[in-house]
Amino acid sequence: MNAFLRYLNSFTPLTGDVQEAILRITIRREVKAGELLFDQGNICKEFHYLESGIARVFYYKDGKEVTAWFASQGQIASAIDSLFSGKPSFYNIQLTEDSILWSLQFDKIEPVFEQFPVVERLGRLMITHNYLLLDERMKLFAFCSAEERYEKLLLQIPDIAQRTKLGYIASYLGISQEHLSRIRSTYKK
Amino acid sequence: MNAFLRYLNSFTPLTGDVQEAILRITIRREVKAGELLFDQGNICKEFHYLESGIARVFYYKDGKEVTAWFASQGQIASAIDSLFSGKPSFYNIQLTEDSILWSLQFDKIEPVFEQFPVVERLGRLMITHNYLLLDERMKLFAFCSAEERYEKLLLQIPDIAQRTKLGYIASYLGISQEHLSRIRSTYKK
DNA sequence: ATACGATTTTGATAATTATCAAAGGACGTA
DNA sequence: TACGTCCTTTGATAATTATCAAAATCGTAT
Repeated sequence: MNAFLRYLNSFTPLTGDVQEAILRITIRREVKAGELLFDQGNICKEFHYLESGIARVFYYKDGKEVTAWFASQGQIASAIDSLFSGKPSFYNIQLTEDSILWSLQFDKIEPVFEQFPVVERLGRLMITHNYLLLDERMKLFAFCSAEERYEKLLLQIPDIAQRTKLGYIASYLGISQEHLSRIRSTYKK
Repeated sequence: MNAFLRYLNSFTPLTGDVQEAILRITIRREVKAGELLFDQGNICKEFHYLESGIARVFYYKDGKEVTAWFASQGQIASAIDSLFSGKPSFYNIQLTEDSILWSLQFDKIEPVFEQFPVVERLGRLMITHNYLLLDERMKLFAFCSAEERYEKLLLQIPDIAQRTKLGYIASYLGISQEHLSRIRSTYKK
């Protein structure tokens, strides 16, 4: 069983015919570092599961790129706001490493929902999972200083600092690159 | 049809038997201002729909109360993090006005999911809706200054300043009460 | 109307963090 | 090895916002 199906099955057990129906609307892709997976202003119609690699989801604020979040192995690298709402997104998504992803064509999922009610359940559980991730991030901003947020990020992706630029991380944390640099210098004992 | 059923039907049409099944696990309540609906540390097992009134969802940070969000008429006033995860919440919920709410016993919903697949769909769409609300709030923090966030809040609940304390609003915006006070004084032309 | 308690505003100062500029480092290529 | 480019760190200053204290305002009961 491939990584994508293992991911789906971790939410709720799927029978063979359901898995086949899902794979029929899913494409496995190998993508090079630097590739833009999605551009703001478009409607996101693909559900991208990251088998390996790192994606940076970002938007523009006052002409500058601001990282909204990093998706790493085993996570979703889509403009979820648009995917779920059907409205244009203002996120951009770039793969900052060579990555392998499974792209489910979300605009073809409705018949699958209708044929297999268990897929409704799967959808519900997956969105719930992502809701909780977003809530975590919200709490992180509410509760934690930039230092603490940086430490939490390191727990999630320990080698993030080696895998992407400092400026990307700083904007994710909501602080300037210089400030992050200073935090790191005091912080390494 | 009551407000709660209208709310549910706005996501996906429900037949009479589904509505009955849902109402069987739902209680309508009138609650006085000031009442604590939920205490942190517990597992939230009720899905509260606010027919009228305002709820303040808050947590403690360094001994001080911080507002996570305000739920007003037509919204959900539950510790969603716990409701969806089954883990203890660290939110508290207080009704800051006399309110009417519909409390669905979420721990009794599983049989309803099994009997009526459309309820899985309903759940999926409702969570999706709440995901988008949370994403909006995230973007609000990322994009907007305290001033702009205050203005957006006023768009959502125009009379919020009359209906709850300034300190509650300030902590929601992530700024000190004094700072909000100063913003308001420059801002009223 | 008056007084009380709660809430909000104002003032002064301190802490935090951004910004701008320049200096270091790392790394690939000639 | 030397050079160029990109990225990170350091330094100095400015802007933003918090904090603490006191004054003003509001709401309500007397």
